[in-house]
Amino acid sequence: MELAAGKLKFIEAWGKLGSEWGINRTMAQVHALLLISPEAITTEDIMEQLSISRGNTNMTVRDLIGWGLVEKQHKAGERKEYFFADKDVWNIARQVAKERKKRELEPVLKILSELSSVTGEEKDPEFKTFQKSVSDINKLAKSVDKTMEAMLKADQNWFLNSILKVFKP
Amino acid sequence: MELAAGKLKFIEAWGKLGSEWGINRTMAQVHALLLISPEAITTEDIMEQLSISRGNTNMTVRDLIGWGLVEKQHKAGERKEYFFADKDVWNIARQVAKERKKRELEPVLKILSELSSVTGEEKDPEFKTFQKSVSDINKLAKSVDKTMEAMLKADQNWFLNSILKVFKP
DNA sequence: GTTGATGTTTAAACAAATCTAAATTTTTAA
DNA sequence: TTAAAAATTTAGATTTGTTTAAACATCAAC
Repeated sequence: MELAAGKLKFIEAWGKLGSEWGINRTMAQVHALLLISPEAITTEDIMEQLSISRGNTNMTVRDLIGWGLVEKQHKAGERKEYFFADKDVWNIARQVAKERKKRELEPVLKILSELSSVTGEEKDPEFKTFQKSVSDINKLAKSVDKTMEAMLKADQNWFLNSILKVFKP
Repeated sequence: MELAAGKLKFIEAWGKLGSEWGINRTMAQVHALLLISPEAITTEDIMEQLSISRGNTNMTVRDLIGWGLVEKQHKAGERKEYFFADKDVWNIARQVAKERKKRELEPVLKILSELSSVTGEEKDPEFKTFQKSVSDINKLAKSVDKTMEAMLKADQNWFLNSILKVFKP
């Protein structure tokens, strides 16, 4: 396959994967484009290459910056803004984990802890099942939270090696 | 908080979490309802409790069965079908991991391997960046794939203990 | 200040995902 | 068989999410 076709395929695949995981398709595509761009590129570049509007590009890029995946660059003597993506996949994974932990996991942990104190008849099967499910999910969620925390602190080799070591003793 | 309010809150939270992770909100809500139901329940029960149509209930429940999270039960002398959710959170996590691996991770791995053989000018920065990004993502994706595979084989205590042990020596 | 280039916001158009209502099929029991 | 109960399918309505176009704001150079 030629480079040009490969790029398109990569952008498409990244967009699809993103949308399957609750990330706006266009945002994932812009990220993909930035991932394979050796130099920082402009809004115009993104608009052209992905055929999307200026407004969409602007909002999407700012979202990506909000996720900590992309940064602005300024070139001396130019008003235009340039955008550049961190290409270290380990940083990317950590950044995404960090944001999802903050945006999704933590709110759920909060609700689960509120739900732990729901009152009811001890004998009521409805109540017992509710309590059990909430408590089990709570425990798992806390484990996940801790694992993510460790991941955020760790460096890649240490983390992956530790994980992989566990699986082939 | 009272049980009734707790149930609603749980269903709502589960639905929200699902939709943030690319799972249809209603499907997550039906799953939540089943998770806190001590006994198998009918289509009618689901329709009533979540105020959704029969058709929607039917499709959603079949999806959940397709994900391996819910099963049909037949009661002697009744035509009606009853539905019951596995309440073991470890099984649930594994089941979801298994399906997402199959539905999303594996197709991506396939595309990445195709993209590994894209041809181009060795000196071209565009080509070099493309190759590097694809290859790095490929490596990470393979690690994730292996980790999931291990998770699918492992039992909960072994897995979680192994993970947690790594993080507090 | 004015102009043109760029960045930002937002109302409305558009697209995609979801849901319903109703038609259809299947099943079971009389 | 037939009837009625339940399950399934699907066309279209509805809702939600996304994108655009255009108005507006900001900035830098003249």
